[in-house]
Amino acid sequence: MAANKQEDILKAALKMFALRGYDGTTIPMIAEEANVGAGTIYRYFENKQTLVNSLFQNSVRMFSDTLRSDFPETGDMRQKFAHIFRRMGEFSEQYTETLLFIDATAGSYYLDDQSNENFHEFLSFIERQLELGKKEGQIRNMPSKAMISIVYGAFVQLFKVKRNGLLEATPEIMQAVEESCWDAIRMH
Amino acid sequence: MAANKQEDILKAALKMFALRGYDGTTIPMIAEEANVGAGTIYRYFENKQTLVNSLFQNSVRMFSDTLRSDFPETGDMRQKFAHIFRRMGEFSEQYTETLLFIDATAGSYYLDDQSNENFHEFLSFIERQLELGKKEGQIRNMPSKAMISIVYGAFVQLFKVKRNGLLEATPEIMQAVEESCWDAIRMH
Amino acid sequence: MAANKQEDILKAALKMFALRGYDGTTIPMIAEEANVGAGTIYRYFENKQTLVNSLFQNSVRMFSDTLRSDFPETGDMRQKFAHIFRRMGEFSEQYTETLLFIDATAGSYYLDDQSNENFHEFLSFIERQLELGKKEGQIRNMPSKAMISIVYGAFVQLFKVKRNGLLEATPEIMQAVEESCWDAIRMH
Amino acid sequence: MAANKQEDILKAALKMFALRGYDGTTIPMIAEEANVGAGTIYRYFENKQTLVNSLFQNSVRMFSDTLRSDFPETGDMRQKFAHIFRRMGEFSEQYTETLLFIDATAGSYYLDDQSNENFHEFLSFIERQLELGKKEGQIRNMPSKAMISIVYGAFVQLFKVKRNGLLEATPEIMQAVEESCWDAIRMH
DNA sequence: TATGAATGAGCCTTCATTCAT
DNA sequence: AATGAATGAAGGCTCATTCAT
Repeated sequence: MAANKQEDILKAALKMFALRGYDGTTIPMIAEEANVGAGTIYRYFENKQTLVNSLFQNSVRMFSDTLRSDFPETGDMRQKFAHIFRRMGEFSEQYTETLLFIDATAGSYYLDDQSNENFHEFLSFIERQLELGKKEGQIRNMPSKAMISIVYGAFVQLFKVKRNGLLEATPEIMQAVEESCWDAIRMH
Repeated sequence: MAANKQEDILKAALKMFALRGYDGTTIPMIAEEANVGAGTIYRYFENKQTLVNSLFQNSVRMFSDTLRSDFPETGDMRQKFAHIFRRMGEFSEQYTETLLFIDATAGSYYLDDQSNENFHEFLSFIERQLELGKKEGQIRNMPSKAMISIVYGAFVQLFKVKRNGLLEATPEIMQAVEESCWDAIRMH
Repeated sequence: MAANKQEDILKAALKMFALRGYDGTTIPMIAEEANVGAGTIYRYFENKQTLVNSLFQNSVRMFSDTLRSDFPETGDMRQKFAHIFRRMGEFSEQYTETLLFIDATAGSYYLDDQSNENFHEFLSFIERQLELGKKEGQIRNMPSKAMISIVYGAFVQLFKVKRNGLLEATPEIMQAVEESCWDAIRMH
Repeated sequence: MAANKQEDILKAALKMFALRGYDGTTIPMIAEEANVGAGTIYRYFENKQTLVNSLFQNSVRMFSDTLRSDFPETGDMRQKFAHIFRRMGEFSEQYTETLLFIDATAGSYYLDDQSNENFHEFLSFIERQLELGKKEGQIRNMPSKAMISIVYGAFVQLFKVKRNGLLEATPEIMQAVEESCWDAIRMH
């Protein structure tokens, strides 16, 4: 039951931040959700801003590690895309709040330099893959940032809709969306 | 210059909400941006929540009207898609903050029923078009909500990236993105 | 009734700081004593520390001005001493809390550089007079800091005792104390 | 080194209270200074207030005992004065923080009845000597409280200045101050 | 009508105190 | 006996909202 309080706090903060945003979430809300006293949060995090930044960096690391592990470096672009897309899907299925928290938080005024750097480092991993695919003629000649936007934006929106209970993310649908997204960027 | 204070307030609120979110924006911030006294805001809006809801409903109406006016009811799906996509592009180019405000705000805990209803009514207009397109076999057989997510999510993400100065939305790029999005939903 | 709220706040803060010290005084205590809302204090002072420092500088200025105005520059040491002592007495009679606040506050960790500087500037005025008196052979050859300590320390202590209701500072007593203090420093 | 933890705590508390006052000193500060856990303090003292009161009573007892031991009951006033003054000097030299703590603390709102009583009992010892001296015509006819204020106030102020590093309390200076203070109260 | 001074509820944070280890 | 993690009451401060001008 007791287990790790830092973990409990991070989990509660994630949930609340994903639900109500940083400024709409109070420390007492997090404390209550985590079943700890409000003061306890300050034994683990210097202040509210440190807490979001910790959480953001954790989240980005998890997401990044998920996409990068077992990455088929030697595969062709379609395989790489499949790897990334499916990993994103599995991750988002299991950690929907984490995905939405990352999305809602990236670029916010309360993130520190480290957080921004980590996030951009992650994006640039994706960007490098797309650049490779362009060179190999497998995907379109469009700015990588635009292509990322299309795939990432589409993907995240799907899970927002899912969170709101308007859509199930069944394997069939995920399969169809993967094809859609691939069609959106592959060379025709 | 003075003109309409209510207009000034809405414009200022839009800018600040888009920049810092609802809870991260204070009434004095809006008042300063609008060059009015803080008390003046309460002559036009009952309270902060009424203000966001007004703004949201205005924004959705503007967006919706833009997409619906001159809609080619009799055209084929590709034409309809082109209409919607280009209108979205023009609108977002001119009213980037409005687009991003709508996106950041939709689904938030502080929206009232009217706001939620208006937004869903708008979405269902798009959905109806997609359903038609599916029946006509021009676009894929995928849940409309998923398709909307793909196109809308991609589109909004593009403008988020643009706002952060990482990408220009040139006509060429918008043209390419339109094709990408169409490829993502059309029947192959 | 309304009059000047900043004045009310300073007066209340003075009273409470003199009574309970800086850290023992809460902003709500001051607000209540001043008959204003707690938030109002922050319209006039950036924070609690700014408030003490303002108050301290005001207080030192008042005290200093009182001793310096009409100072008998051309008189002999006894006359100068009488001037200073009586002015101190009148001031302390009228503004006992101000005197005790200055005494309790001088040297505290929460004073800023400006406050410390102002206070030392004031002390050095007294010191200069004593140095003159020593040169003229009218007062003892003892470090000025020691002589100031004797007179000032004795004086302040008297008013502490008075505040506690253990002693009246009648003209006769003040007269006697003046003689005592003069005897303590004059050349024998 | 370890020896007596209660002693360590009292010493640490004395130092911190003398430096930052009662309300400006936190229990963790004291614990750190005493090299004990914060909880340990509560094994020796019921709470913070009990701690100051213990410390105050200890301090007053030490001071009082110092002045009273070997007191020349049969000597004349000048001898008695010399005894008191020199004992005060030796005590303050060795236990400067104790002297300043007593001074800063006497009369504070957080002292309990016992503390106040002990302190007044101590003062009344001095007062009795002065009353005797007055009867014998060796010292002035001034309220004893005023005379105590003069000598005690002067004395304490000297050590405040010393603590701030602005003055050394050399034997010569102490000798001179003793004479000054005697001159301030003796019959002329 | 417009303002901004005033308010107090509520937020972030600290810290005296408790208690399981 | 000693610790320090945990707590929640309370402090400093902000800000949505009111209201006298």
